[in-house]
Amino acid sequence: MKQIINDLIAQALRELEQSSQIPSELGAHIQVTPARDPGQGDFASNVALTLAKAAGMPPRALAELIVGQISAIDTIEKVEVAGPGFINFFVASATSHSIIRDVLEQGDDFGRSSHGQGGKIQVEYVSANPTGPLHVGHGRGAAIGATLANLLNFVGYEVQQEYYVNDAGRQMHILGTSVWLRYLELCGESVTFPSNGYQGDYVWDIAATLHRENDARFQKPVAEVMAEVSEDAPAGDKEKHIDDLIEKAQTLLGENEYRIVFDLALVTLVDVIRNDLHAFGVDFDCWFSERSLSDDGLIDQAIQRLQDSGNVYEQDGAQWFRSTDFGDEKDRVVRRENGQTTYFASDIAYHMNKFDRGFGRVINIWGADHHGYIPRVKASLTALGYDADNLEVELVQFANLFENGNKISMSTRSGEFVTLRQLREDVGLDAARFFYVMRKTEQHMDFDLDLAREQSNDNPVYYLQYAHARICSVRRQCAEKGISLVTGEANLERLENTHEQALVKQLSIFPERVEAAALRREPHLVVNYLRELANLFHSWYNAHQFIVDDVELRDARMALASAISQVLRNGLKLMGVSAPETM
RNA sequence: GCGCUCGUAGCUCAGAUGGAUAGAGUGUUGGCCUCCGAAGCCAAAGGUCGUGGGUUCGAUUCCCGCCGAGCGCGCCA
Repeated sequence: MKQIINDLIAQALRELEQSSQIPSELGAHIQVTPARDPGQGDFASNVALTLAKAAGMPPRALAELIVGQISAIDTIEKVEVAGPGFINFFVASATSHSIIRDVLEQGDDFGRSSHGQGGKIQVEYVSANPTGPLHVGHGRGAAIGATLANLLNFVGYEVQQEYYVNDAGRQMHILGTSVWLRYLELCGESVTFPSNGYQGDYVWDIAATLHRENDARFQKPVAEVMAEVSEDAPAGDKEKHIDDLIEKAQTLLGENEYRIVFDLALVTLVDVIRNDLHAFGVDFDCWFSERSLSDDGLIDQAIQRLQDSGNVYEQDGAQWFRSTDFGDEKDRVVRRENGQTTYFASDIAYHMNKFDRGFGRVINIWGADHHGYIPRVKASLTALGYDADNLEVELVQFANLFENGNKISMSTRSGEFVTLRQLREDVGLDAARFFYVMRKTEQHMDFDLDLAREQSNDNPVYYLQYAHARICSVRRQCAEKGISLVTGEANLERLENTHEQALVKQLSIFPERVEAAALRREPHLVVNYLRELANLFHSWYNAHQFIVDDVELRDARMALASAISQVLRNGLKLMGVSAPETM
């Protein structure tokens, strides 16, 4: 419809130009938007305002001229000039009502489009270090990533969802060593746990498994473990202390034995995370191991490629990538003085590999604290000869967590956090998923645990679900009363009150709103849309009866109601929220 | 200090590419169930869109300064 109106205006402008009533070559960018108010018709265009200056005449006069030139078609009932020079289009009701039949016929596929034309797109999200269970801080990225993936799939992309497992690096060694130390305690050794170790109860659990399955196999006397280890905080340096302990674990246990402890911790936690996410309605297609990058030689390969293109130099014994040549604020080390590659080097290899796997577009969903990291990753892609614009990074702001009016801080290290699992068990899957996606991703957000816990009408997700349940309920009523509905052939012309017209219009814009949400990477647009739809429905419901004696009217209204419930279902499904038939 | 993301109703937030009278929810105050589910509806009140300039027919939106908030500026990951 939008396109038809667009064409009508373009045609009118062409004719005006040909008859020299307006200057030619105005290069009009025609804009047609859904009208905001029923009094302003269904669609509006501001062409007259944008062209007024170039055409050298008042906006209203130009608008009148355009309207006079627009050819009459039967899908448009009326065209008029309003305000400072807007052109408002009124769509014939028969045309707009046909959307109801479209919804009912297309069912779960209503709103789908082929916009993406099957292009391969990857969404990488969550990717939290497997050093502990996911906490509520990770939930927002999980919910947004999953919804975005659903949306992209819905508009015709082939989407792959990926979790980057940081299974190499210092944090994981700290975890492995933490587990080992707890294990030593279970063996009867008396260990002073490092202040910088992972203190959560799950570390005990993993240590217990290790002990149960291996008895004293990994046991070493504490005196030996602590020998020559530098002092812990507060008197000493806690970072140095933990690093010494890691080294001790590796030398005392030997490469192979240490690896067994390390891998048990890793595998257990990745499993925990996978299960938590699954219960949260989030399932990844690929769990990509950071360690596999070095195992497969991809890191060396990436550095070599940068070297070959002359973008690497040596200084202070380290190898630096000259990222400043590609817009970064300073050059970055890729290989340390001690010969080890940096995390950044892994990330270069990882992103190189993403594009080598054939994704035309790659979306990373990162916490906002990583924003400073973007320029260097893009710089590396450019240096390697990829188009860095095909990497999109969506930054998700942190959710501030409040409980009893106080902000709670979370730390995986100290073991003080509310897990994602706890949140879901507290507030339910639907409310949790909905809450996270409700707000624009780059918006800072306050997450009030008490409010989210309240299973009351305060929680906006129920508003949508209630609308759906109500419609299901009316259908049940019909069935109980032995009323058979013929919604498919209903005479939709009977839908004439303002509530019904507004609802029809709202239904018709679902496809474009979903597409906008997907293309703009803004899942919250779906929430806003559904809220508007539910609001219109509830108002209609309160103002009119559906089950009336007039069969024709009843069928028409039930057809509309069914279409509404279908769209609610489709929208909620995109967000991973259920559409219950009863509540 | 430099950079990124922000600042809209008492509170939590929408307002893409500049457009008509800046909108929801929540909270407050009043109404609405002999009738399909009141987890709902209707109405009222509530705003110098942080602030000061600029760009133009028109700025919450674009540009600059200032104030305020969060985050980032490692041979950590």
